[in-house]
Amino acid sequence: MGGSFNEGNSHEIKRGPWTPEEDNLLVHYITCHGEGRWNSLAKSSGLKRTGKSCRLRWLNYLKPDVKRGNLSPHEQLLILELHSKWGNRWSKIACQLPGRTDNEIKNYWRTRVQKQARHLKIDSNSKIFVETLRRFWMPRLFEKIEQNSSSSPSPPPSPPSSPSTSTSTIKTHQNKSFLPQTEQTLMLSSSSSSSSSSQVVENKNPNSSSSIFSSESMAMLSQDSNLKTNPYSDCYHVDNNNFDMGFIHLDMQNRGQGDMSALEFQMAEADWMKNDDLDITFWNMDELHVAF
DNA sequence: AAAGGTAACAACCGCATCTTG
DNA sequence: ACAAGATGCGGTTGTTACCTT
Repeated sequence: MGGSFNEGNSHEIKRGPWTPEEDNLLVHYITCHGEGRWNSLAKSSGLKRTGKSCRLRWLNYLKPDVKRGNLSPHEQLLILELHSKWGNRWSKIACQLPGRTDNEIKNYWRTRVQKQARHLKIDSNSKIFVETLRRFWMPRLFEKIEQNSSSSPSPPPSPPSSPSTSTSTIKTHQNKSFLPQTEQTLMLSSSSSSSSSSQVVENKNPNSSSSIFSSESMAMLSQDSNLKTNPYSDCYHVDNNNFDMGFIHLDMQNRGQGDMSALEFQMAEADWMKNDDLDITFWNMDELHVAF
């Protein structure tokens, strides 16, 4: 089974990138006959491709509802969260992101997320990396979502033009569970858009376990417009006057961390967000020191 | 400007599961 | 119930564009 075609096969199965002509042929065929029966489709359509190749091309690229372009911060946040719950269940995760394919999500994970783990020299499946994501990446994504949703026309008062000259402080709540989230926290009740990043939101349920969100919360998270409060904000405190994604000092000691070792993160000139389109470069590993 | 390195994405492969006759 | 083929999934590799030196 699985994709065995012989070299020198007279059928001359074609591999590699699809040409526009092949795409047109496939789209036209599926438009007329519908998808499915991929092996017979491959033969009937005149494409010199395997059925598997046709299916993959259709599902990952040609299907009309496939969304192209960068993943939004909201989508990135969902991926991080869902992966922490389900692991490498790419297709399951993709089901929660309409228009995104499992392949795309997998690529995102491998090229963006795992990269950070490699740089940290820690296993991307390790607890410590998961916690790192929750403490640093997810809050930043959430903040970005908040910024986007607030749609304020004027730029922030102090642009991060010279990060090295300013200092921001992120402090975790000591003796609290990392993982925040309660449904109340996520119940972004009002329409007030008070998303002050300097505000510290108390964690209502310090014992919440591996997942940040309940299923109800996930449903809410799936609606950008409802995002008013950073559910990760109890992970850290941001001094609004100084926070500029520049110098970041993190003190994570004495956290009562359960099976986690105490961490001390110090990041100077952290390079959290390289640009405004949310192509996040998590942090500059050269400047991140992790001590256990 | 060219070469080398890296990131991002597309596509392939093998295996597991499902479907059908 | 069983076998063969079809489909789906996750891991891996190949290609290309972009960046750095």
